[in-house]
Amino acid sequence: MGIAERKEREKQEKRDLIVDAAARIFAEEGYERTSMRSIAERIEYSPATIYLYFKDKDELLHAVHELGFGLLMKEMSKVAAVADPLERLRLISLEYVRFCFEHPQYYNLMFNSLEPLNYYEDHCNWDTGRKAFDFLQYAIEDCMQKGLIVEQEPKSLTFFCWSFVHGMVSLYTRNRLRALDLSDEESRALIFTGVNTWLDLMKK
Amino acid sequence: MGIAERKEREKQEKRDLIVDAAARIFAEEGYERTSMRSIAERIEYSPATIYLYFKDKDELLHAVHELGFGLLMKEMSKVAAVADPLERLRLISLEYVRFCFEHPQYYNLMFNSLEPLNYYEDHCNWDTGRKAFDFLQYAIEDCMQKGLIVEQEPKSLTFFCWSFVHGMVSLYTRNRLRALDLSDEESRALIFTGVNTWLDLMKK
DNA sequence: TTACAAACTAAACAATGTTCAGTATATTGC
DNA sequence: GCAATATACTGAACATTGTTTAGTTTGTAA
Repeated sequence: MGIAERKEREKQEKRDLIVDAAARIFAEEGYERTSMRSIAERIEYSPATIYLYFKDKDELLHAVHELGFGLLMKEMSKVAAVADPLERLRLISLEYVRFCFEHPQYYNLMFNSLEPLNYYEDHCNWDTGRKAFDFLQYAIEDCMQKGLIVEQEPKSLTFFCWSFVHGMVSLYTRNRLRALDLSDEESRALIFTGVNTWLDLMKK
Repeated sequence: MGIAERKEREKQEKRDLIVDAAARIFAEEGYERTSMRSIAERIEYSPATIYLYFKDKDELLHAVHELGFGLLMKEMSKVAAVADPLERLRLISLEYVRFCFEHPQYYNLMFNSLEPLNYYEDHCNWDTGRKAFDFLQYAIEDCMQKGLIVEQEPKSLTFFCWSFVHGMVSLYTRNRLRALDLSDEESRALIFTGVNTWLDLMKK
């Protein structure tokens, strides 16, 4: 029965269409200003239609959030082949920072906003985030095994690395660098400097 | 004319009443769920009345945000007298973390949400945040002068310290520590450990 | 051609931030 | 004391928002 399969495929395609539209508007307007109605209008369907494919706005935003992680992982994977683990760690961090600069809306949805995580109340344990975390942890363990950085419980140290970079870019995207009297370029440069400073501190 | 002054005083008192009610509901329900109507109901006035004292919700939230900074500065000032600058730096960081644990809603309003900063588009340069930053920078400069920590441009290093702690507590309050498979207590303990680890790394 | 299931929508609901015309209330000038 | 005026306040409305429901259209199966 090819007909049922076609229907299934069409259903999936429409789902993708919605997520794609949501992601676009979302990237243009930002999270708060993306309404279900504007998404519906973009795909030329009634708002109610979206609710046939997604339970609520949270679930739709979660799908966009997953898309964002796909993007981030793609960027970060580019440097997976770098042999020197310390250099790899540096490049991963820089890609992470760059991702935040290029897709601030995605970034804040993925790491700062509470909403798309409501999804996980009923489901699993933020697998997507976990995967990105493990990717970082692997690089750090590699550094540690080769005696390039300080000895520490790997998971903890990975969390510290993540926190440091996340802290910098979050303060930046959330406009808290006002406190520093810097231009936008200076702020970005400072963050890149931060990554290097941090790595130097961790070096043995 | 005492009558004009009394009116002025009454006006200020009502303003405070509104901010106080807003802060209370806000601390109970969190930022997103605090509506103008619920605030109005709490003070037993019409919603429209609030708009006689505040231009919009952003301005009201900004007032609450200032209140939060008052709270934070009070906590942090408690350790201002500690002579050893390194120990003082440690205690400041711990108070900062504790503040986030005890008042997560305030914390996110002050450091993560975009809204109350709209106020500064038309006004000055986030003076309140700047003051807290300077307080931290002073402690760091003190450490540096006494040769206790690495040499670095003070403002940059202060930013890095702030970012590190902010990153940890933000990931915590924004529920991203799901990725680590930790209990709440373990998460909090890890963050306190993080502060000490960071200070050790900075030590000469 | 009829019966049925799936896809879709118009319209409504309740809640939100915000505005405005109008009503009390208090103060001032005579 | 009374009229004029300024101030404080509100009810009702507006335009949005996310979401639901009853009902219509469309495509498949008997």
